[in-house]
Amino acid sequence: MTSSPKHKITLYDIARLTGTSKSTVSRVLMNATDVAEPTRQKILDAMAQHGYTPSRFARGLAGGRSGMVAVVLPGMYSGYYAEVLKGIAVAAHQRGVRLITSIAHGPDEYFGLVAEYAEPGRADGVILVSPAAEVLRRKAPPSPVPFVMVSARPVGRDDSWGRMDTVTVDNEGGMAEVLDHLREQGCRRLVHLAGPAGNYDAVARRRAFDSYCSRHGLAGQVQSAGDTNADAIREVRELMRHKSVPVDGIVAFNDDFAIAVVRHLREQGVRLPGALAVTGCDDEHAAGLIDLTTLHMPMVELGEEAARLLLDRLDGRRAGLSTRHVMLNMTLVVRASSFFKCHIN
Amino acid sequence: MTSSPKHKITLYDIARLTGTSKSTVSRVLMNATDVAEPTRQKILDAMAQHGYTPSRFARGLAGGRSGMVAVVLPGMYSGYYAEVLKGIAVAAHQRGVRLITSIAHGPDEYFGLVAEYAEPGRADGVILVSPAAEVLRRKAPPSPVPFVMVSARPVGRDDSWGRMDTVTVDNEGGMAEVLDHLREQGCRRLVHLAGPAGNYDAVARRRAFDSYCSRHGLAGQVQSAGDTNADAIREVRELMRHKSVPVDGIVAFNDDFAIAVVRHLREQGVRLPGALAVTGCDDEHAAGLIDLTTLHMPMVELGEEAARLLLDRLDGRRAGLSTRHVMLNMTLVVRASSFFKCHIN
DNA sequence: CTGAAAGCGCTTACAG
DNA sequence: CTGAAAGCGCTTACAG
Repeated sequence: MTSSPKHKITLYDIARLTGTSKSTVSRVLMNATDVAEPTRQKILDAMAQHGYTPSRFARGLAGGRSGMVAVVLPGMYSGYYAEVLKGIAVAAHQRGVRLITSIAHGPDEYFGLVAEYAEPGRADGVILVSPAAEVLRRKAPPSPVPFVMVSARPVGRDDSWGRMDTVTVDNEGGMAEVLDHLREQGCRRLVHLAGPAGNYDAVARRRAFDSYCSRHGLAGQVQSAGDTNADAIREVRELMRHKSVPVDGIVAFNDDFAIAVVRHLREQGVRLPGALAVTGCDDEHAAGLIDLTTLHMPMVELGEEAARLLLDRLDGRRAGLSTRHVMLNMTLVVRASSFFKCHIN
Repeated sequence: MTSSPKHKITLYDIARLTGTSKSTVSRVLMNATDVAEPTRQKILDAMAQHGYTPSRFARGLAGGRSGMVAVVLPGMYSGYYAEVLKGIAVAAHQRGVRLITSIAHGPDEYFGLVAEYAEPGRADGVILVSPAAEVLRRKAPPSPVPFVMVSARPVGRDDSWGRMDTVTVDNEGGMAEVLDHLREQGCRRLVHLAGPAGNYDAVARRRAFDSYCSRHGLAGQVQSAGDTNADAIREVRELMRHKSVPVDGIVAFNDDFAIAVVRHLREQGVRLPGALAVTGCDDEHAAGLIDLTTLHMPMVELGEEAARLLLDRLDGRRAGLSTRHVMLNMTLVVRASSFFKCHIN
């Protein structure tokens, strides 16, 4: 039964209440092993009884762990970031860790936030979600706290960001699944509607598309779609207009692009599905609604895994261990949009 | 030009560097007025030059403002919460305030988080997003920090939660817009697929539906849809099966329900749009994709407004001011789904 | 208008 | 195994 104290109850109160000292109470808080079992129990009981929760600020200031992890996001559009954040939040919460969440507007602000949290005494660790290439081009601020990167990986080898754990998705394998599927459907003239050049996944998928096509002797063309759906539509319009030999498959960087393309083509009177195949990536809610064939992106798992990597390191379970790079699979979800009339099976 | 200091540069360093004292530096940090202008400038310059950012932990501990605001969310599904959070983040960031974001799983955890942040020294203020009725039924923990509530309002008058600022949406007006529209379409036998009983907006919309129908002599029936889309579909199935006189309009609590209904009816061979009208609420991305008539919910604005209310209070601009209740309008977005064949215009 | 001192609630060597 | 003391980086009366 938690009594509701008028005034904040502190570590010192617990010490007084149990006839011990601040040092000892702090030790059981820190899970130190060198505390006599009866003493520990007495203190634990008192803490529970009075609903004591240590001040994260004080712990942070004193040099211990604040129990706070910073998360930097490059925006909050397209469900994707919300889901990743959710994964991080779930995993962190399970371990009693709170999140300092920042949404950056543009690479400069993103980098500024990274620099802020890199300083000692701001957070126990930092999770960087989808940092743009512009961010990773700059020199990483030296930092005493561990960083984990989600959906991105520094390019260079001896790069300043190189020591971070990363969690990414197998873009190569995912793209291969998509293209295998389209080939089975009979598609031969493919276009990849590529995502923003600063986006890690976009670059990886583009490269994967190219290499797959040349490996399999496919006529694969890459079209940069720009940053917005409107850009994507414009590109597709150009594409369809100037083609002598018709394109029979469009592989979009993500679901948003794919959906924009499908809607546009239908408005133009193109029969879909059937006239050509369209695929997306992410498997957002909307993808199911319009029967879009897409690669399922494990968004929540990306977040969970990132939090796990960071917290394991913080807990000392992996203190001195080498850098980890976790890669998650994407799985193909076949729906109607990838149906192609020239199906030869 | 920001030099990159090896070791964290502190307030004391700035004092030494400028030949002043910690007190004075602190004063300019706190925007105190009683600092000589030349002194202030000198200190400001030094801070800028060395890229000094005060420790939020230390400030919080010392009794000043930590520059951190806690946000409690009841989950992270359906874009809605992500958008509200985005609004909060944008407004907070503009004022240099960081967010401690927590996602609660269930009312108990939600309440636990509220209690945690209600204690002194955890955050400068707290924003409660959509607290469920189960949460508001309990006694609010007394707290020295200001709270703001989004998308909910305590029921009782002298209620323990009653002193909080709130930001809500005009459910009454929104529902009236929807129903006016449906009546114009010729709909007469309406069903409201109501949301969870613990949800403030759901309860408000249900009440608004009832009162509108009785006010206009409409045959309006309320059907509790449960918490999930599957529940909603089940209810609709029951509804359609046992109706002697056919329903000609379904007013869903939100877009998710509405979309589930539309899909289900189409699978059952019901001609939509045309056979009956369906409307949603929220105006999520998906609503546009399936041409759903819906009420546009100003999600980002809800968040922005909440942050503004809280920060204004913190800045002392509205220190002793009375509690504020801000209500935002929802606007009707007419699309194809509300088309009804018996259109009599 | 400015500085010296105490204190916020913790952790961390240092003794014992 | 335990306690006294110093210190983390700030703010806030209190003097001057």
